[in-house]
Parts: sequence; C-alpha cells; structure tokens
Amino acid sequence: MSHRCDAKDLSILAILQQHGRIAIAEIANKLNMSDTPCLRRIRKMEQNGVIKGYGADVDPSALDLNVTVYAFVRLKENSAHFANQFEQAATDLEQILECSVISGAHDYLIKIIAKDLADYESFVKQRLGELKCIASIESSVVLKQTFSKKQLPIRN
Amino acid sequence: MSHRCDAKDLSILAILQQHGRIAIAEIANKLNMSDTPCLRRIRKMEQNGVIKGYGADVDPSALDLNVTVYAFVRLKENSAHFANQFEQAATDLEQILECSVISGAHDYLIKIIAKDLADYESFVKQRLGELKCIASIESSVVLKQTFSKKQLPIRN
DNA sequence: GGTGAAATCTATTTACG
DNA sequence: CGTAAATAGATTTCACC
Repeated sequence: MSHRCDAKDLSILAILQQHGRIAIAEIANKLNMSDTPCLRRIRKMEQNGVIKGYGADVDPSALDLNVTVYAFVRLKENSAHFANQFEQAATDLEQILECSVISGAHDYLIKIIAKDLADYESFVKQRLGELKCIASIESSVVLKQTFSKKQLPIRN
Repeated sequence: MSHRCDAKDLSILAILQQHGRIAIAEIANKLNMSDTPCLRRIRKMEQNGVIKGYGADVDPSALDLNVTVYAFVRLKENSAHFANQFEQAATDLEQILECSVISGAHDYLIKIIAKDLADYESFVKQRLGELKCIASIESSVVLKQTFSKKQLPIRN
C-alpha cells in the first residue's frame, strides 16, 4: 500500500505539514501548478496512507497541562503476555502520549502529560502503580521544552 | 494572552485535534450549534494561541525515515553560553524533532529521526560530534513505536 | 453570548488536450 | 499528467436578537 513520492508530492507534504488547513488552490499556486492535479495528488496520498490525517496543534497550557515527563519502564518479565498487558494499558491511558519499545537497560520509554507534578505523582501511583507487569519506573521531568517540531524533515 | 476555554471550546478542540480539515459546519452540526458562533470561537482560539496551527500528519516511512532515537545529552558545563549554543544548534538540525531540558543526571533529552541506523550514526558523528559543548551522548533506539497520540487529553 | 440568510470564496467534478 | 470552466459546497459577513 506504499507509494513513491516524487518531488512535487514532497513539496505538497512540506506545505501541508505546516499549514494543514491551507486552501488547495493556494498550494497549487505556490508550486506553479493548477488545482486539479494538486488535489489529485493529495487525495492519493491520503488514500495510500502517506498522509495519515490532519490535526489542530493545541497549546497544552490552554488545557491546563503544564507538566511533561518521560518515564522509563521495566517489566517484571520479558514475556509477550506482560508486554501486551502493558501496551494495552498504556494505550488506554490518555495521559500517555507516546509509548516506545527501546534498546538498552529499560523496556519502554513513555511520554506523559499532566496538569502539575502532584497530578503526575497521583497518575504514577494510582494508574501505573496498579499494573502488576511493571517492575520499575524512572521518571525524567521536562524542566523546559526547548522546542517540538511538528514537521518531519523533507529533502527534495 | 491566555483564554479560559469553556465546555464548548473544549468540545471544538477535541474534534479539531483529530480532524484538522473538517468543515466548520460539520463541527457546528456535531455540537448542535450554528456555524457563525462555532467559527467565532475557533478564530478566537487561533488568535489567542490556544490553537497554535494545523498540520498534516505524514507517515515517516513514506519519507524514508525509519529510525527514531531518543538521546540523552550532557553538556561540558552548565553555563548559559553552552546551553544557548546547544539549543540553537539543535533547533537548526531538522532531524532533531524535540529537545527538552530534563531533571536528573543528564541535561537534555532529544528525539531524532533518521533514515536508518547508518544515517543516525553519521548524524551523531558528523553533526552532534561537531558541537564542542557536548560532553556525552547516550542513545536509546526505538525498536517499535507502540503508539503515538496526536491528541492531548481533554476532560470536560 | 446567539441566529439565519446573503455574498464570497474554495473544493470538486466534468470535459478535454 | 496537465488545463480550464461549471457546479456543488464551505466560509465569511451582515443585520438582528
């Protein structure tokens, strides 16, 4: 279901990554092409999964979410059963924004967002602490987000 | 410049986070309101920064970006000069998607995306390795991304 | 804060090179 | 793969509650 993106597709993606609600005609205009082929390319990329969707980028502090924490999680056993249990639980917890299996001494790296440190602490104790598959959690609190880019690097 | 979001604003945000290109009329319809107030609320949230922007969610593998790595960086000194130097360099490097100052033994956690492990290695050696402010880098390769949610949790 | 209708702009389709 | 014109649909403004 994949698809080879040519240079024009990549140019369209570079624009849409940054301006998700831009008019198709404006994209076409920027790239010196007309609307119809531009729209056709976009619809094709939406259909074959190159474009997974569109979203508004919301300021976390507007939702009173002021603390981000990265946490390393180790499981008690490296069994498929424990892994599935943890991954399902993590998926269901809205405060966990990202969950990755990583190389090295730990099993998972998860990114968590919370209102404040007290909220984070109660999340760890009441939600993660409930999971019997977890052996240890090591938290790294984000003191300052230098930046977070929403765009992937596109090289033409 | 902040703004108190009421329940309707939050409902709008919940929809726009997941469907960034949805028609305003459709949002209004889902929430049993008419177009004009819905649009007014959205424009207000765009202006006061609650909505920071819109973007297409692009599949990294379509751009031949198949490796994600989290790296802990320690600086040689905890001076403002070294911090500024590192943060500016990280901002300029497109492959670094996120850069956070974290608590604990390390100074920064950065998220890097690369074509493959060879590409990542050359990035570390040729780009990061050039920076005189860095004392050490510890990489955690993402073996599998269990999930990555693009939406912040919204509780009404 | 809200409504509903009119005007304007954008997306989509169709016909064709 | 491209263009251009016509239709259908969305956004925005307006007068008003």
